[in-house]
Amino acid sequence: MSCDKVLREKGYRLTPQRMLVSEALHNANNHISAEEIFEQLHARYPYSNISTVYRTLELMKRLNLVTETDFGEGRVRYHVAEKGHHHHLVCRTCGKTIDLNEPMLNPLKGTLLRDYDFEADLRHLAIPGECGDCRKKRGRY
Amino acid sequence: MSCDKVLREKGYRLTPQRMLVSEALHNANNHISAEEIFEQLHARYPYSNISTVYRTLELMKRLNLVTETDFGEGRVRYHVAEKGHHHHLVCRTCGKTIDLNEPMLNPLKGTLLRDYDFEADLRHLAIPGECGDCRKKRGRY
DNA sequence: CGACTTTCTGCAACCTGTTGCAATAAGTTT
DNA sequence: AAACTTATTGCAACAGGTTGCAGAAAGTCG
Repeated sequence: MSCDKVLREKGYRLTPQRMLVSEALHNANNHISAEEIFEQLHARYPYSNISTVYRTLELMKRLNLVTETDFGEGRVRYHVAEKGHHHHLVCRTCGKTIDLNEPMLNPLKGTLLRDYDFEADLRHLAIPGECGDCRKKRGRY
Repeated sequence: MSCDKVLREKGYRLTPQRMLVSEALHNANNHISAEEIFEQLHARYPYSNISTVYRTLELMKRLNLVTETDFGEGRVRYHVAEKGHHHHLVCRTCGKTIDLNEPMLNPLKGTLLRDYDFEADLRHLAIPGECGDCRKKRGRY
């Protein structure tokens, strides 16, 4: 659990709440929502509050420990950064997601850095669009 | 104002509320927020409600009449699709945005369509990351 | 035009996420 | 270990956006 170590090294306090948020993130094998993290935290720490979860997640995002992905389902999902980067193609019509392996976006990343001096955070992107199946059955929508 | 025409053609009703939303979008020379659209609507139609604005915007998004962009400022901004497509590089640290011209993402779009049969909606993307200036003064964060 | 059907709106309630503030707990110093 | 400083938390209030529902308005047909 290197998240905890990074927090300490950077001078942040390793509170029980933060440890439990970090634990929930690491134990989840897929992308986890703030609500789900809070359920786990609250089970062991009844007086905790969901705003702590959000604040911890924001901190961990800043430190590049977790990535945040919007699958367009009305809530955002989190994932431990070191567990590997991948991207998602999210179909606007049927909601299906297609996984995309990491190096796919490397050319773009390189161009942005060279031409714009901008280090794009493309570690965990959700690209909206429409899948092949839905493109065929387009009607009114 | 071809938005109105498209709505009618697709069988949607062209209500005064929708016309005013469309008008506000067209008159704005930059990206406009739902709240700003509502202010204009409400000024002429006092009994209107902001949920109508959101519903109209969602409809227009589905019909590819407007694009929605998240600049990371806690609220999303809208833009008439036909007014041209461009992208934004948004610095996570200082909030500065750099405009990116359209064809920049064409190679990516092509690859996704060929290899994944996915038609990516890259008409108005906000790419998070960090600009050159901020990368230099990195400290604790 | 009047009755009918269907879409659309306003309202209120709700959901996810954020923020200000006072109280608490971590880490530090002596 | 006690006192001290500062980060962090819980709470309550807030903000942007969404949704269910009943009533209102559009468009349609005789």
